[in-house]
Amino acid sequence: MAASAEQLVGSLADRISEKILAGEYPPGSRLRQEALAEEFSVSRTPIREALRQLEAKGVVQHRPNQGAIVLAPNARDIRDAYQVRAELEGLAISLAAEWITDEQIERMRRAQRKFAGAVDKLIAARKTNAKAPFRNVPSWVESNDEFHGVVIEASGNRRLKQMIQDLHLGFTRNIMLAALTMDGRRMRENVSQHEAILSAIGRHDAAEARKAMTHHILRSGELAVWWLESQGRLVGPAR
Amino acid sequence: MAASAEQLVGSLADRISEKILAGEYPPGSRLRQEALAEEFSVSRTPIREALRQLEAKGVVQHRPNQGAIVLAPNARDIRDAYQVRAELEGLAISLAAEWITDEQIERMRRAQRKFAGAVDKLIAARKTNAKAPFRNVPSWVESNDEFHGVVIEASGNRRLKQMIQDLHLGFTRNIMLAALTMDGRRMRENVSQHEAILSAIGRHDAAEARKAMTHHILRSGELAVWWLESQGRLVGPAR
DNA sequence: ATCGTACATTTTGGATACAATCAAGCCAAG
DNA sequence: CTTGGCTTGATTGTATCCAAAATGTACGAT
Repeated sequence: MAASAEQLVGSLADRISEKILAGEYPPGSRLRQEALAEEFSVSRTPIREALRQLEAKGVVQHRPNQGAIVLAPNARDIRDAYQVRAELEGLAISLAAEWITDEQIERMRRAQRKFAGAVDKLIAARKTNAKAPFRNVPSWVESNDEFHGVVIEASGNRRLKQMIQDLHLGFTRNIMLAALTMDGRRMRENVSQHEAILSAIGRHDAAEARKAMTHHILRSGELAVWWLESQGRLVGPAR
Repeated sequence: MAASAEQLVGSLADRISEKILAGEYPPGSRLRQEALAEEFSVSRTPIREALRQLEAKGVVQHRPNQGAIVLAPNARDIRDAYQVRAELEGLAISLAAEWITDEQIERMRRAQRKFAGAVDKLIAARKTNAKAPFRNVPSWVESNDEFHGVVIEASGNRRLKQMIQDLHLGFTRNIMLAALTMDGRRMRENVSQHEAILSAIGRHDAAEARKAMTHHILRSGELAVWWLESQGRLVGPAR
C-alpha cells in the first residue's frame, strides 16, 4: 500500500482502508466518526480529514448529513474499473518493454516462480483440506503485486503508477481475489497469462506484451464481474 | 468543472481549485488556512477538509507542519500526465465509437464549429491588437471541453470519466492553454486534429478514431512540455 | 395491525480554543 | 563576515463545544 511518509491523517486513512479491505467495515456500512475516533484514540477532527481523503479517492461516499459509507461497487463499476486498469497496465508494460533492465526482468521471473508455487499450494491445500484453503493467499497476493509492481516501476511514469495503485485500492482487488481463489483452473490460467507476459517482455516486444497484459486484466475483470453477480448483490448505498 | 451536488466542503474544494487554475494561487505558493477561511467566510475546519481532498487528488501537496502548497509540475510530470491522458481518451473514444448516438455526433460537430470560430477570432484579434488576445479564450476552452466531454460521455464508462477529469484538473490544462494560445499555426493544427477525430467517429471507426485521438493529445503534450521548458522552470516545491 | 406523526436521541457539521511545531530573525562568538 | 544557537512570532494540528439535521422510537389514529 502507498505508505506516504505522512503524519497522523494519512496513516489514519491508510489504516481505515486496510480495515475496509479486510472486510471489517463491509460495503454499505456507515463509518461513524466517534467510533473511529475511539478506536484509534484520537479526536474526531483528524478522522474527518482522513474520511475526506478516502472520499476523494473513491473509497467511501459522503452523504450530506449522514457521514461516510463504504462504497459497494456493482457489476458495472467493476467492469468500468477493469477496462481502465487494462488500458493503464497495457500502457505501463508497453513503456516498460523499452526501458526494463535485466535485473527487473529477473525480479519478475522470481515473482512468477513464487506465484506459480503459491497457486500450486493453494490448489493442493484445498484438495486435502477444504476448510482452510486461505493460508497461502498472502503469498499469492504478494507475488502477484510484485509482478505487476515491477512493470509499473519499469514504465518510468510516476503518474501512471499512482493512478493504477489508486484504482487497485477500491474493492476491485478483494473481488478479484475472491473470484480467482475459488477455482483452480482459473488460477492456473492466470499463471500462464503471466508466463506469456514475461515471455514478451523478455524479448522487449512492446506490442505483444501489451496485448498479453490487457488480455490478462480484462479476463480477470470478467471473472470478477461473474463472481460478483453470482454472489447476489452486496448490500450497498443507492446510487 | 465537476460541480458535485455536495455541501460546503466540496464546493470549497472546487472554488479553491478554480482559483489555482486561474493563477490566483500560483504553483509553489502556500495556502494558508486562516487566509482561505477569511476569504470564504468560514472557519478553518471545512477549509482543512477541502485541502485534504485536493491533496488526495494531487492538486496540492501537504507538508507535515507547513500546510498545503500548490503543486508545480515539472516537464516530466507533464509528460507523464499527457501520456496517461492520451491513453485514457484513446480508450474513451474507442468505446464511444461503438455506442455514440447521432445526437452526440451532432453536438461534437457544433462544438467543432465553435472551436474553429474561436481559433479564428483569437488569431485575428492578436493580429490587430497584440495587447488583448485573450478575450476569446473562454469560448475556446468551452468548445474544446465540450468536444472532449461528449466523447467521454459516450464512452459509457463513469470511472474513466472521473479519472480523465481528475487528470485534467492538475495544471496540465492551464499549461496546454498557455502553450496553444501562443501560436496560430499550432491552434489551427489542433482544429484539424479535431477534424480527423470527428471524421473517424462519424464512421464509427474505433481504431482510426483512437489513433487520431492519441496523436492529438500526445502532440498537445509535446507542446506543453516544450512551452514549460521554454518558460524557464516555475518555482515549486522540492520533490 | 399498520401507518403516520411527534418527540427524544444520536450523529454530523462548523466554530472556537488550546497545544505543538516550524520558520525567521536576532545576537553573539569565532 | 560568516556561522551557530536561541528566542519569538506565526501557523499548523488536535481537542472540545455548540447547533442543526437525521434517525429511531413511542404513541396515537385509522
